[in-house]
Amino acid sequence: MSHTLGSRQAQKQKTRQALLDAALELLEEQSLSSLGLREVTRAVGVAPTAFYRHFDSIADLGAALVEEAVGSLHAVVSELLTATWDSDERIARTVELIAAHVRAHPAHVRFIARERHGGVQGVRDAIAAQFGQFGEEVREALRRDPESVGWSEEDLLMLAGLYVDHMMMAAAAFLATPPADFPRAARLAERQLRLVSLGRRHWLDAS
Amino acid sequence: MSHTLGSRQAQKQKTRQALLDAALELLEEQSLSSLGLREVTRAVGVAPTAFYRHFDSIADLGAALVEEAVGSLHAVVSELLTATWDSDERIARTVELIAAHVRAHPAHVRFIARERHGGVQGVRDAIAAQFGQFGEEVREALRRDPESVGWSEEDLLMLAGLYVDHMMMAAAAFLATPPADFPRAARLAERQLRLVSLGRRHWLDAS
DNA sequence: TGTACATCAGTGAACGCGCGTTCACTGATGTAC
DNA sequence: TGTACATCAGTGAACGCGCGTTCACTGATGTAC
Repeated sequence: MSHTLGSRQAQKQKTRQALLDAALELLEEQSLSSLGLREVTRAVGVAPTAFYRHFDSIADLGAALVEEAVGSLHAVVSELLTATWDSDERIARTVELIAAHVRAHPAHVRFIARERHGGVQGVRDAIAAQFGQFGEEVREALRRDPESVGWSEEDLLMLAGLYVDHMMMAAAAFLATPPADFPRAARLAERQLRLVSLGRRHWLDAS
Repeated sequence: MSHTLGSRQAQKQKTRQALLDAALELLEEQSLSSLGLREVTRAVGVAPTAFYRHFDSIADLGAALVEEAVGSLHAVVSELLTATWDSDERIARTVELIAAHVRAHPAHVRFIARERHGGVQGVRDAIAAQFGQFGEEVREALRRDPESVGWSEEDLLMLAGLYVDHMMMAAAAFLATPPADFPRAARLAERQLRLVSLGRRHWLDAS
């Protein structure tokens, strides 16, 4: 018990995380633009003024939440990119991973889905930037795929965007689906993904 | 100036519409769950209490906004269904109509995009129900298309959902795009739609 | 057409309440010697 | 190791403010005769 980074800093981090967690939970039934500072501190059990030791404002906390929620989503994207595209088993695996992520972090998914088009400009922008990043990562992965020979950079990004958007839509669909109906929702998402992959396979024939 | 439906009722309608219009405008920079009753009445220039002559609550007003915004979107869907699918000119026309709708009614599009996953349960449900309706209408239209011979009802609905979701995504993309960049956004949406149509054309080969 | 009464959209005062933010503070943790 | 001082995460009182909702009201519009 000596050099573990200072117990003061550690405690501060803990409080900060508690604020983020409480906010995320409160956001399950409201939007960031209506979330109150006192509401968050009350849920954590600290004085309202303690909030200012960690964030400038609710919008600032929102930015931190974007980082956290997008981060957990990024892990999924990365895993998808190591072994995805095309074959039906791979598509099934993709949808499975998305469903698992929604089960594991529903609040993260809800936050992103809600605030992507939500009422706080800065948060919208931050999410859009991260999604743009996702798109470029997916393009990178697509580019390395043998099936992508002959594709222009622009078209690769177009397809990447389609995949990213579809991933988010599938995640949002799972979110609104009772767990018992996950198989049906998965079946639907798989078919849509399969149709997109078919379009991909015939893209160059049609150009 | 006699039988025009009573000037009292007409005036009431006018105030009601003014409340809806003001709310929609205020919602351009916030979410429904943070919209205040006094804020809306202040924008219209009536006493806060007048609000209750028209709506039970902000959520109730939200439900009315869903009807209005989805209604204007429905007009676009209907027009698309009279002459859509497949050929590149038709796809271009589709994207053009979406862009025109975003230009004409940005607040409607923003409201739907924002509240579709927003913080007010009842409003989310109402939008989901209307989108389900859109999906079925699109399936009806697809079913009548010669290219759909051999498609199962389930797959037709799957494809319809893909089209509806893509329409909404394209609309949201236009919303976040400065008018000067509309051509670029349109080009992207067209290509994505074309890729989906290609997948559609080869769907049965792959089953 | 004129009069007496009913309806009801919109008013304005009042209420209790929770909000975000300020400020000077406390007391445990960290640091210098 | 022990002592004296600095830092700073979290406190708690206080503030002014705008909120949603209630209530009894006003006066123009509508209706009955």
